[in-house]
Amino acid sequence: MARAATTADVFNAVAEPRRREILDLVATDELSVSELVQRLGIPQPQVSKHLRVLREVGAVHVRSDGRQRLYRANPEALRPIHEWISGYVAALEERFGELDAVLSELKREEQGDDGQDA
Amino acid sequence: MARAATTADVFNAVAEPRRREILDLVATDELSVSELVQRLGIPQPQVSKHLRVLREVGAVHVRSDGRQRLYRANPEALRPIHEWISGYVAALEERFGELDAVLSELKREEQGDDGQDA
DNA sequence: TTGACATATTCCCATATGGGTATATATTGA
DNA sequence: TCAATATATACCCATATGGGAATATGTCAA
Repeated sequence: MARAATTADVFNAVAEPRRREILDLVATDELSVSELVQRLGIPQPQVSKHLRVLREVGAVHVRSDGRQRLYRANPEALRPIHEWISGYVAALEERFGELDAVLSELKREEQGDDGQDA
Repeated sequence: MARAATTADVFNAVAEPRRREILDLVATDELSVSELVQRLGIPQPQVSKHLRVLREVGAVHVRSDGRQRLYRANPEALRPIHEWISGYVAALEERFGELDAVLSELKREEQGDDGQDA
């Protein structure tokens, strides 16, 4: 067997820097392919191919508008990455001890304690 | 050009599920290659090859102990992933609004307010 | 030195890649 | 209908892959 397909899962899909760049671009704005071509400065077929991969793993949604295709990011598809990396966040965040404490407190409050907001 | 090398960066290195599994195993315990072979149930050369990739991107550290090589994860190498995905965390966390507020407050306190610990 | 154990490396192969270029498939307007 | 625009797909190619099997390297013990 060779390497897993880029469409095998989100991890493989976003291993390609250009695809992360594309995702970041359509994270805030809904963009057409030609707008992406302009901003990325790479040939249109390449953009379309990257978008296809992102589509196949559900990382982007498409909408047709006339002859344009408008793309936007679907952050939900990134959840597996978020979940995996979150196991290492404690080691990466400087003040993780305090953060943990705060999150626990939030949870406690949510479960029925009273809460005085700021 | 073909796909970027697995050793090109952490994103490519951990795109392989087995390598994430290995990382998770050596995240808590320092393990030898043969221990990894046992737990993963795959041939030793494959484990060594995966470890090599992880080493080359700095995701694991090695230590020699006699004829054994003891591996442990180096979470610091995962920071680029953490940083990239953190741009999408707001959309992924359910209670992101409150979390944001709390983090802001933490920052405020850190900058000079008093703090009563629990 | 020799043998056993632990790990790394090498070789072979099928496979999917990303880039380049050309072309197919809409969709719009005249 | 026909030309122009927007996007997707098809082809070709060099390349690195992960798996399998064999072997090299290193370290200990006798």
